[in-house]
Amino acid sequence: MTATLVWLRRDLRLADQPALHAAVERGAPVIPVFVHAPEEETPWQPGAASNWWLHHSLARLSEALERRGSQLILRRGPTLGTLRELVRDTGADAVFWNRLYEPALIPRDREIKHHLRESGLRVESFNAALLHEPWCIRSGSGNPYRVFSPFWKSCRQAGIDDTPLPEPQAIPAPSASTAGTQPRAARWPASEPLAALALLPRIRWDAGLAETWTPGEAGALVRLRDFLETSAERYHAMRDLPGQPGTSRVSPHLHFGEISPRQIVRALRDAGFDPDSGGADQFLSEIGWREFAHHLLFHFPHTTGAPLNPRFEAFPWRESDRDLHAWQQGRTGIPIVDAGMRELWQTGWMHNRTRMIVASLLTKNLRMHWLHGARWFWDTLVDADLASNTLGWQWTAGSGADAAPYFRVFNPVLQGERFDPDGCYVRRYVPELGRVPASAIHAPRAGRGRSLDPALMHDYPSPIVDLRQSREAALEAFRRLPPPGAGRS
DNA sequence: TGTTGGTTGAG
DNA sequence: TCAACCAAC
Repeated sequence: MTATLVWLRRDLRLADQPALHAAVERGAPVIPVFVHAPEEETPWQPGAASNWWLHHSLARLSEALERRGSQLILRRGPTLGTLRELVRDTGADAVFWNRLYEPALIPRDREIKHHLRESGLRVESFNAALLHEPWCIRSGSGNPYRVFSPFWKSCRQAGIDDTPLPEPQAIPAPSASTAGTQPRAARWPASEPLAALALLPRIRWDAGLAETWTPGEAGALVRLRDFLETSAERYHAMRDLPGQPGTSRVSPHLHFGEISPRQIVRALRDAGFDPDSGGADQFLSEIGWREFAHHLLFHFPHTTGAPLNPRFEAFPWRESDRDLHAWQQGRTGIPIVDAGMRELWQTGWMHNRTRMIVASLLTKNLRMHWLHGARWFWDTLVDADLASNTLGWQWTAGSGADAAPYFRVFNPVLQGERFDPDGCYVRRYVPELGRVPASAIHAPRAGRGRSLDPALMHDYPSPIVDLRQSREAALEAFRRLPPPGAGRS
């Protein structure tokens, strides 16, 4: 036994880290490595906001490892060749990692496992990201679930592990001189500087991200603790109000594995919340949606680009560069939509309520393909996650199989009035409307009540789409879908 | 985790 | 006139 490579991917933490934990337990020197190979995730290479986060998360992890006498080795791919090189350079005889579940990565990782084992290495993979891995949950008929509620019920009946692994007390390093039993053959390999991965944007648009987020394991724990102390109690009531800080905002930390769902469940219990009732139950079920997204992506991997519901294969989507651009820039003339799109652009994140509203406008009122939206979110969200993004967009487009009927069309004016009643969210991100009173802010040109002074919004565009007419057009297109079962191949 | 448009009944 | 409710999309 000479050394263990721990191949890090989206598990950038030290606590509750199964691969790292197993490597440390093994006793041999541990060599943590990150191999940057985005082209291996084609066609869903991480976007610009993801890369920004990754840069900072790697920096924090590297510091944390150094404080424990270890190092983070950075390399550029291709992954298999790089891992082999690292094995050769270090004298490692084992490679451990935590599993990912995406269509492009499952075959890649399987192949890597196969080749490394063929060359005589001990190779093990672990679950670090999910409460239940996708193949562990099956319906009574043996098929994967397609509806959330029974899926989540089944997960809860299967039991939820809330015992995180401890952070290793010490991480044995190749150069360590104290342990007497290990051969001294293992050595540190060379590392690329973080800057060589070129993850930061060349044009510095990332100031808003830096103001909003603290990537890294420590930032994740602060975020979770803050949520538990200030918002968890009233989560059920507050979670739908995009102007209020009522949600946890742990999604990017979860995506990069800076914190695990198991740690979150445990923290809820330790903070005195009964995970079976009240606000904690609602919050836990959002963790459940994340699990469900992974379940669906694993069992239906084609859904990253094609509808889960085959009736939608011939749906008459519109194409309009002008409309897409207006939507992306937050210039649709519909305040709650523009506020959401600008929140996304400025902070790399959007409240879930607004995500549904902007997605409904794009896919229903503008009747544009959900992939246009999915790709924009993919590039701009710091929490961009293939499983969650795919589920979310298919859900709003109506082509997913979950219980939301395709003919549901959000009315963004009503949604704004209901979930941003005082207009503070709109005013925060759409300063042109800063002086419009709450009673008119979600439909400033509708002329309801006394008419507004046009000077109050002269910089703000008129709506690019008539909500009533476009709703009717969308419903008409849905009516023309082939009947259930007709489109199956 | 929807919206609309209809009915009904209280005031 | 409006809230409450329901069915249909």
